[in-house]
Amino acid sequence: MSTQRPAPLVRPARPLRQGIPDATVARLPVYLRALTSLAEHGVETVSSEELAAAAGVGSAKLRKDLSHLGSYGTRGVGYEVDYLVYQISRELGLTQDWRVAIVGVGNLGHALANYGGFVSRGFTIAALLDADPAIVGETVGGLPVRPVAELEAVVEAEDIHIGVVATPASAAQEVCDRLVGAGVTSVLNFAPVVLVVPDPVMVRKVDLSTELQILAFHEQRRMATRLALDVSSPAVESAVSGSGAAEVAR
Amino acid sequence: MSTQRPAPLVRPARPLRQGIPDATVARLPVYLRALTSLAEHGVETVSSEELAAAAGVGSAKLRKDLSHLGSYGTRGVGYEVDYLVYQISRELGLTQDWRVAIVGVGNLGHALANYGGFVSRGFTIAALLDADPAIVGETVGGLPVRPVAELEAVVEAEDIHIGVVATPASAAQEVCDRLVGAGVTSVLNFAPVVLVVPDPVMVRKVDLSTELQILAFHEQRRMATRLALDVSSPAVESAVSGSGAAEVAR
DNA sequence: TCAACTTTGTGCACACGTTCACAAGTGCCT
DNA sequence: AGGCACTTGTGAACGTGTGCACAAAGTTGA
Repeated sequence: MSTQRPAPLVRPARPLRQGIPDATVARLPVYLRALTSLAEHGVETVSSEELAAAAGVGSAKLRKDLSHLGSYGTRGVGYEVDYLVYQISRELGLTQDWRVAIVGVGNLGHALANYGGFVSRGFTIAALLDADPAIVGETVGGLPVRPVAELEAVVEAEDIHIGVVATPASAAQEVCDRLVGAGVTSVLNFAPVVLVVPDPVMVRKVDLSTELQILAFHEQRRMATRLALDVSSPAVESAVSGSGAAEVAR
Repeated sequence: MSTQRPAPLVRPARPLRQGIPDATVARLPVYLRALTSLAEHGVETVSSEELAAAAGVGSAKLRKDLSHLGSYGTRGVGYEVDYLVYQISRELGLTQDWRVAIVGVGNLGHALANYGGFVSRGFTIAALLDADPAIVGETVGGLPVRPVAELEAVVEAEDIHIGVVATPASAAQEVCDRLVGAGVTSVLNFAPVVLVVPDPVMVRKVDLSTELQILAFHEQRRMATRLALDVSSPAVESAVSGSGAAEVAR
């Protein structure tokens, strides 16, 4: 009861996060791709309205995002495409080359290794690793598959910055632990598990199953709505089995 | 200053968005997976603390998320695993089967088609389509690859709900347009382009390149910070920019 | 030079999402 | 029965993200 008042925080001591908002960072690659495409078509200058349309966002949001990088536009004109490409690339750290290791060369790892051109400039696939002796030694996408036992040595020798986990779910956490142990601080996870990592390490997840489930949710809602409308016209019949019944059941 | 008070909105006429917040929907698949895993290990009951840890989120967030579905927990005890699995599955629409068509059976489409088991219950890959005559006719993952010319007929005949675009970027928009034209309202896009679709259609994107770039951004910032600290050790130099140092110091 | 027009960059208000803290239940033990 | 330990569900504060609307700044044309 008489717990001490938690102090209204007169001075939040907020050091003013000087960085770029996460939501903005997540959109920069989209802008970059749209800009690259424009550049290939010979476009030299683009307005926020046009670029926003190409990127599928609102123009105000685009301008605010870009304003976090600096004032790289010209009022009354727009943005110079090449210059903006450079600035975003620099901000994302694409002016240096990041060396990537793919662990797990099954169906998915195979596809990733061969995707070469799709991984745009800035990334080099430097090593492939797998636990299956039947695959080790093969050449995939121009690289030899090495045994996962050599993981630590490979990370060291090849100066790996980013690890891609494309193993079965059962092996993912162990592989991740070893990557982190070897000094990797960025991991891209394709395995359907939640990887646990120490604090400074960053993990991002790509997951087909999750995406499909989110689509299913919205698809279901759309169907339920349509059904409800259809049903509401003719007979009574409380046939609304979907979410409608759920509400009641609760 | 004499600007009229913008009216405190006594009655915001807020229709009370009856749905589940998007952020919550995006996490439900994660909870579902964690729960399934627990169930397989024979766990019957789980507290919000434990489940949150398994899903990699805070326990308060988890409880708030679950509270949007209803009151399915028991105070003092926790959640019954099986029951919660069922409730989340139902909410996500996984109690019915969604029929998926994959367009583009290159490296990636190949991998997706063979992923069979990984696409958990609720989804059936019902058709494969490709434009390359060299691939059409082959059997991949137990399904024949059909010519993309038959797309509309296949969507109709196989009752496709969800389209997966795994084509090269150049073909993606056209394929997407045709899927939508054939009545598909949910699209999962693996091609590195922003797909433009009419309003009721939902598109989600899975993009390795974007994810790598986001990782690179954070990796770069980490390196820059570390470098700044290295430099700052000899001289006094108040280079330590507040929050940056805090991150590291932690 | 000046006015009309275009487009950026941003202040502001609002909506959304996250976290804290605790009242309201539930089960267990005496 | 009653007290104790535990856990959910949620009100409220806080922080982040979005969109409007407009001043500032630039260009074009006369």
